[in-house]
Amino acid sequence: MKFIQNPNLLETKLRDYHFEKIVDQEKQPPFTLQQYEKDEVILLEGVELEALLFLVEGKVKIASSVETGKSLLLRFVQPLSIIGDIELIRNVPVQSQVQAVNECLVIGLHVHYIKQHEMNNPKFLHTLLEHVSYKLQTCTIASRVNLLASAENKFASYLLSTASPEQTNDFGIELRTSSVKEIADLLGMTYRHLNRVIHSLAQKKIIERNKHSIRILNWHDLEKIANGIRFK
Amino acid sequence: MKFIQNPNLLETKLRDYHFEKIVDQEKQPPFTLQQYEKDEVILLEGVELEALLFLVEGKVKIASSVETGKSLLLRFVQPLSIIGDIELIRNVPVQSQVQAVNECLVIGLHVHYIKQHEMNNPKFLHTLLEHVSYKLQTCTIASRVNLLASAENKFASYLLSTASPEQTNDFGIELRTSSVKEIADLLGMTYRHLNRVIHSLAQKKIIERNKHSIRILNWHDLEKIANGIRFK
DNA sequence: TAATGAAAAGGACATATGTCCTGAAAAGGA
DNA sequence: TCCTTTTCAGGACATATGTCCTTTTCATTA
Repeated sequence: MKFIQNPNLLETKLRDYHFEKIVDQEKQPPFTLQQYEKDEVILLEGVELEALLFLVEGKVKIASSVETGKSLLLRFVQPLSIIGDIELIRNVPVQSQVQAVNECLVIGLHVHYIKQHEMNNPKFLHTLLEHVSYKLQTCTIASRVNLLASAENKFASYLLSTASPEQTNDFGIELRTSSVKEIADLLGMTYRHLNRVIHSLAQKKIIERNKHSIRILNWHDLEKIANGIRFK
Repeated sequence: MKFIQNPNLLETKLRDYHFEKIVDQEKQPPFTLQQYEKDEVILLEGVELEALLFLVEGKVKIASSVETGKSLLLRFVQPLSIIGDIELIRNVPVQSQVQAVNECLVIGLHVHYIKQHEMNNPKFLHTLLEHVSYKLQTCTIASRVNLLASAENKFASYLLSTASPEQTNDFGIELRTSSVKEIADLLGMTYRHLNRVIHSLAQKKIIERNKHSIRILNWHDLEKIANGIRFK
């Protein structure tokens, strides 16, 4: 992680994401601007949260692990996302592993400052509530899906959630191989098994697998297989 | 559902659960007191939320269903719990099915009133935040557990979470049969399979199965099987 | 007490998914 | 270009879990 001393960039981001609707700018909160490189770990499970983080550029994955050593992708988040909200509110150690998917820009604000100056600011509290409850809604849906849906269901649903119809007619979805592994993790299954599922869908002529992409051939059947399940 | 006209009871509950720390009592909010009987549905998935509900007596289960018709117990909640928080904040239809496990008392407060009088009250917002983020934390843990743990893991963990050591040494955990079915649902597996798991643990002398109860014989091994997983 | 029926448990088989390993394909280096 | 190394896809088998149905248990009533 690198702290970036660039007041202009900071100002731009604060303006772009309407921070005036989140915190009390009059008080000149001690924001920091941080840069993380691809794959860098932003927060480690179990540590104490120092600053609330606002993701303003890049993509971050949130994962969670159990004692067995296995770990599970919970979700991807993109700007504007708040990282550390639960920890701030409930005073608990960091709950999930947070890692940059690509280069990321993050605005940090110290927990200490927040507790002193923002915890009675309705605008700030509203923002937190929106974000936390959105996450809860997402998590509830994911939980239900994870438990009740088959691998095929989930993958079909993932494809539908990822692709938009226009793209698909022409080139299919871009899937580097590494991302097949990643999808397997995200959906909580092994790479081997996802491969099986892809193979089976390809045989049914519902998708077509090329070296680096998957093309949806039969949108309609895919929706039937997804069975109404949609990741948000 | 029955509305209960009993100002004294309402007052008592408001006092017991410190509502003065939640809403602005000065304004005399139009609370209603509602009673639900065992198994009565409190909220149906998909309807619009009319009032935010505070559970003050009884036990409620939150379930969620997918289009296949299958449904899944997400969690049980007990007083003081808030029902409808996501829906209030995000203006979405009811996300889960909410059903009384036994006779319940609930204090309702109309969404309309809240939006007019409480959404800028930091105390109220804090309360919501606490509850929502607690749920998110729980949901995250459950999600991880559900996806990564085996049936045996989960059941061991469930036993440990349910029983306290003292009870167990003497009588074991009370499990009416109906509750074995219920646990199976809660853990997202079939009754048949849970039975298999119980049988296997019994054979290993880790638990003992009697007509209406299960006794933990080997606390230590059970913890090894639970593998660090704990439901909150 | 015996007959009857409901509820619970368990057997047999089917399916879904995981693990391990091998052969094929691709990528990189001499 | 050819060889080596890595990466990826897929086969074979193992295990976990679900489905369906039969057997067992237990309570109820004639």
